[in-house]
Amino acid sequence: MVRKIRRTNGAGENGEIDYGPLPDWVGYNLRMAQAASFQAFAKLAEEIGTRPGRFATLLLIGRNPGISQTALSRANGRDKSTLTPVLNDLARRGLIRRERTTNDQRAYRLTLTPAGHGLLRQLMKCARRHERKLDRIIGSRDQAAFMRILKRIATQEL
Amino acid sequence: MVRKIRRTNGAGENGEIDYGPLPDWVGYNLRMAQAASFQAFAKLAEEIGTRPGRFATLLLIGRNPGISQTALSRANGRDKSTLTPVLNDLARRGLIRRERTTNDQRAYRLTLTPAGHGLLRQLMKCARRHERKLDRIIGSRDQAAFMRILKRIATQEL
DNA sequence: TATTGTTATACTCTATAACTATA
DNA sequence: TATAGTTATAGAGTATAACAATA
Repeated sequence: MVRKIRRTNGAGENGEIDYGPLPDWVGYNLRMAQAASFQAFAKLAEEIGTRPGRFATLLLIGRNPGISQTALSRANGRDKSTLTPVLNDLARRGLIRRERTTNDQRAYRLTLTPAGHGLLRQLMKCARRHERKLDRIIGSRDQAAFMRILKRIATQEL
Repeated sequence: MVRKIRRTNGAGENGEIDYGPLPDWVGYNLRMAQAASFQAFAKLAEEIGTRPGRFATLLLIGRNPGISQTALSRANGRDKSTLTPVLNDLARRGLIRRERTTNDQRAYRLTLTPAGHGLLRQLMKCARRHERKLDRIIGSRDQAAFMRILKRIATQEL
């Protein structure tokens, strides 16, 4: 029996890469889907001069006016030290206000300026546009079940 | 009518944070679910002295022995320059071999050493354990549909 | 000229620890 | 002592551009 001899030295020179079991794994596909969704939203955010990371910060301040930096950092699950440069940037760009609280001179009350509310409104529009795209891909029939599973994965003890 | 006056200066001091529409958005829950899944897998990988990022690299080399660095970087969607320090580390730890190809003296043939195969086997065990946990959360009834949606989101034009 | 891999460099996101000023 | 916020620093992970060796 004659066998074809490979003339090449390595695999994957023409795109015939073997991905093994990766495409069958939930974890892998979850990662790929999240990356695609995030990138698409980042592109929308970039069109209005922002980044996805700023969105959560502005939204949380907008929804919780007077929130402190420590509470805000807990709310989006990051260390308080990571917030300092972000808030400096947002304040420099006139999007948020930082006032000392009267009853605790160590803490700040964070609020949105009118410009901050404006940018947040634009970001909300982006988010809704993005959601509509996702909804179309998922399909209204499976939407609720899909969301429920995502929430379970996010909260369950893994 | 008497109203209770807030004695505090800001919101969110006792955990009553308003997350607004975030919990209703697919994009947000996708992000949270991915983060939880990734962290859980990272913890398993750490137990055997590795990181999730190394897994894809080892798997792709194991499945495609002789692959070049350029082909490998394309296969996991990163620039070739990001691969250099990773491969240096894997080679230093005796997990991969880099040999010059005979027909192109610029390129390397990447292969796993026995130790590399060993670590990959352990990582595969971690991955399967992780998948079982995810499968249990998702439920066998919805598994296929969930996966199909993830794949659509990952590949669709967003 | 084009390609393989390396280097230099930089930027984002994140964390820990030490610090200050208040409490 | 404890807490709110800042600073210094570090480490992943990523990218671009320029480069040497080879094609």
